[in-house]
Amino acid sequence: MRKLMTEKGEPTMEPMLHHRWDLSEEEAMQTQQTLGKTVIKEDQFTTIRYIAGVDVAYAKESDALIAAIVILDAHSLNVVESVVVKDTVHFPYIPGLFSFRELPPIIMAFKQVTTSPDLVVCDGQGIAHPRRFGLASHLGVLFDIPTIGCGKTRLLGEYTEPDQIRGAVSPLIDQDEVVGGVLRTQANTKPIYVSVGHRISLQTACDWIIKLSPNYRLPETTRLADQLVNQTIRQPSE
DNA sequence: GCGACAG
DNA sequence: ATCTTGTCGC
Repeated sequence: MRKLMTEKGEPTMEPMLHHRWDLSEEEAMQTQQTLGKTVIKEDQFTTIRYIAGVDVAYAKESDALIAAIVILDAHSLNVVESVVVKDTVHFPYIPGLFSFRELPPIIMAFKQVTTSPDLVVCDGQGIAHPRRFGLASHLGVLFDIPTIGCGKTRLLGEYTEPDQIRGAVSPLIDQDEVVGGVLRTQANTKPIYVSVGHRISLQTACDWIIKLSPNYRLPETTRLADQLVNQTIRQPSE
């Protein structure tokens, strides 16, 4: 007989693929070009029971990066697990090479997670990227897991403003290619930029983001992870 | 050369 | 992303 649930204290999330992180800008770009060829832009999963939300913030006071992962039950959206870790900065922020700065702490945090998510919603772009390999795609390929790129602002691409109603979406285009969707998660609020991370289609990605954003502009995954990261940086001062 | 530029 | 005050829009 086997257990139905993962037992606490038994980490299960490990990258399937590894590569160095102390790279030069040129090497980092080369890595993106190589790994970018392995991104899958179609649905490739069965049941999605748990969804992970990931967010990283820079704590100026300690010059460190704080990464938080929140695991939600895909049906109820209740939090089932959450993890926070602190790490040093290994790479500067360079538009287009964002993942080389934020993935190290994120990978470190995933090693503490005991509930394996079936989908990860990232705070950053997927293939809506110069080399079609943004943070969401990078994370998806390394862990070989479905991921969605969800940015609050645009990295690249042109589009026409989607209608002001919840669910409206317009294609995000770069070099005559649809690289994502500009999605209105809440009526009369700024849209968010959704793109394929790995092993999911743009349509399915948008459907999930809408389901995850019943009351706010940002999906609950991102909102909760962001909240956790901020309460960690802002230690109790009362 | 100039502007743009996920977090 | 972080740091900040006033200001604009619904």
